[in-house]
Amino acid sequence: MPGFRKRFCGLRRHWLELYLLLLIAEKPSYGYELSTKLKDFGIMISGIGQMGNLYRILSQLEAEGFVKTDWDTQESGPARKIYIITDIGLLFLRDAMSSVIEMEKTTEKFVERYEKLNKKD
Amino acid sequence: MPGFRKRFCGLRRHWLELYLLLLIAEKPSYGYELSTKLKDFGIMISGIGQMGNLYRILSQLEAEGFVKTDWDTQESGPARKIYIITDIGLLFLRDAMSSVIEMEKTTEKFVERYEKLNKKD
DNA sequence: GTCATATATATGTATTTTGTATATATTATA
DNA sequence: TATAATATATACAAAATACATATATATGAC
Repeated sequence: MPGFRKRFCGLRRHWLELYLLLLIAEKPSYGYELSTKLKDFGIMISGIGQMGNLYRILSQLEAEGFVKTDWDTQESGPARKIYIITDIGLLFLRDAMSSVIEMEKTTEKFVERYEKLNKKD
Repeated sequence: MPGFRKRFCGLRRHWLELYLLLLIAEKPSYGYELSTKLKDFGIMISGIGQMGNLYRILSQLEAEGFVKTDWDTQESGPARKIYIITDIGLLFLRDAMSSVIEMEKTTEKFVERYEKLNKKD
């Protein structure tokens, strides 16, 4: 499996992409809803302009072929741009899992060592 | 406790800062050595220019008063710029721990949900 | 009816961070 | 006397982020 992109040491925007891809893989969804679903992970999209950045990331995921889109005009309210995962998107997500698991370990170690440091004092 | 800076949703550079501060808090150290100690956390500083970026982050930590420095010319080889944690640095680190713990939970949830997703298929 | 709010998507831009490249100097060892 | 390992540092283009704003549809309060 090639590297797709030169990313993933791994962080921020790169994480957000993964969370979005996972949510979309679970069930097709749209920007506004995704921003609320991110709360499940403890990620808050609030603050000025945050939504704008989210939409931009979604657009780029589409441009890269990780998701495709479909307008939903059935529901009441403004039209929704529904994002649907692609095979490439699923592949990318699977490929990225090793980074996520590494991050998990890294973070655990960090907490452990910080606690050990404080015990000494 | 105020926010120190407008960062920390939390990622990349911001993480690296914390790992560096923890390592320095454990024991004063210098750039080159820190780059090797980061491996304990699974973080590799290799590739072109990576060291340069590391030094830049260390300089900024110093500019912000989180660490202070001292040149070590005792050892053989090129002089070493020893970084020592400050009280503000320790405070910043403590303040940041909540973000780290959040990230830990977030990552755990991500792995769980990815595995659940794959069971369905 | 119109005002505020929630829902929904999107673009512009200055600042910050990153990736990549490079410069420089000291010591050990082959 | 090369070469590699040790050690720090700056320059710059590209990418990402924070912050600001524009636009439109529907619902509920008044």
